[in-house]
Amino acid sequence: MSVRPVPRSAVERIDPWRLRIRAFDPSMRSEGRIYASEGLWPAIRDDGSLSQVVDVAGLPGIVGPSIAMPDAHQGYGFPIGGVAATSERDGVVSPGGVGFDINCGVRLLSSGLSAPEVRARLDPLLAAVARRVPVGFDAARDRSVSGHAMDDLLAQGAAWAVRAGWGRAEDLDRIEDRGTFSTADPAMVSARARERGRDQVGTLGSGNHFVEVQAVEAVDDPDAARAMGLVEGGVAVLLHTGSRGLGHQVCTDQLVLMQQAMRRYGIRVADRQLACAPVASEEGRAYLGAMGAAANYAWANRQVLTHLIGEAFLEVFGPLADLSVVYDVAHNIARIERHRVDGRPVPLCVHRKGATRAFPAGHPDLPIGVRALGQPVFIPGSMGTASWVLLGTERALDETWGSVCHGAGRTLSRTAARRGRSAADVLADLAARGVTVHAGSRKGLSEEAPESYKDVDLVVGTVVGAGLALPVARLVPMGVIKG
DNA sequence: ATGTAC
Repeated sequence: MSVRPVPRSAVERIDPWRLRIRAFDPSMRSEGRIYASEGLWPAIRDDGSLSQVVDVAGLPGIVGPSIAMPDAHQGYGFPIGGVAATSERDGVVSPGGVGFDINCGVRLLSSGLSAPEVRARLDPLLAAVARRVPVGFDAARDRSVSGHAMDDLLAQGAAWAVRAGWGRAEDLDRIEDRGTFSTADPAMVSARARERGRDQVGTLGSGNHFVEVQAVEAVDDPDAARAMGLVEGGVAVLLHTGSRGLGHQVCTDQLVLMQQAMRRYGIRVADRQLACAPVASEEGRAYLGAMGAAANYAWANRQVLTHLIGEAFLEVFGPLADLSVVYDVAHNIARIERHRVDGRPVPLCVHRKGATRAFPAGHPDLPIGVRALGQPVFIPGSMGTASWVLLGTERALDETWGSVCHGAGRTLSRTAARRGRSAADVLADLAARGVTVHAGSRKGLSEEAPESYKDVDLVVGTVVGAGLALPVARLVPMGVIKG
């Protein structure tokens, strides 16, 4: 783990939203850049993520700065809330730049219902969702996927789910990469990973994963909101989950292979958690193939969950409910993308770890359902607090390879959070704020207490202030299902 | 994040 001290003199504030870490050490191949307002800076300055930004700046073939978003906190090798691009030709790819929960991401659904209508039947609705969606350690044995079906799922992602009867074909027009990571290679996914994934398709998991029923509290951009099916006083559903045990096992498997590759290629990095291999090497391609297959698992998972949530709404509200996919973003992923470097388009391996792609309107990589609008970005707050809908900008494309933050960001570790608050206490607080919680475990409630996170409004204020995203709407929770 | 530890 990184313990490198970062001298105060190496850090300078550029403007109210940006700081720069100059290359103060010969190991740094580029600068660091941190997006943080005055108020958010101390949490990053005093956290292990600061030295991780410096470590990542030393990765072979890094192009542009090592970036930390305002929700940054310490992760495995890379900070969570980190963005780094490497040259496809002579740079490396690092599993630590994606994280263990490959294609952890969020999907927003519009409902066509109003907040008073939903509030009147919130308990039966949450019960109907909870009956269909396994949480925590619960599996989905009735949906067991193995053998050739698993190969298809790993190759096709959300498209597999639609073909299997989960949701609508038009949903695919509103998912990053249309829900299919095109260079996925199921052959790179181990038997153990497949076994772990077999009974977890259409399950939520635990930790910060959730299904949240939200009211649209305020709209900043009515036209963009309307194009997303969001109106003030309306109801949306935010779904946050990833690739479950399968993605975790893929990351574990690939880290072992990367450690061997490092020795073979003679690559040296500041921290063994930054294990990596050349993007263009056999090992680099194997990682991206396995990671892509796990990404597809996550997209299939969110697609199946969408269908299950839709069934619950239908049971409670009948044909009044019209659940539609607004968009689905991956916030833990690495991908080869073409970006302008010194005026020329160059293929880069963009690592986004706890960071959301935020491409502007008209970008050719956006699926047709949102291309004219620009990429919707969803920033969940902590449990019981607000979430934001944003749009990507040209400035983000220029400065951060088209990326912004992914959430509020932890300020307390899970263990510290557990010491801080009892589950009953957290539950009572949320009830007092008018938020109903169905929780799978007491431990999860303590870990996810809002005090363990930064203020999401300040985090969003920084990326909006910096011009990386445009605000569209602020959503507040009514009911939440936690793992 | 994770059959929360090979």
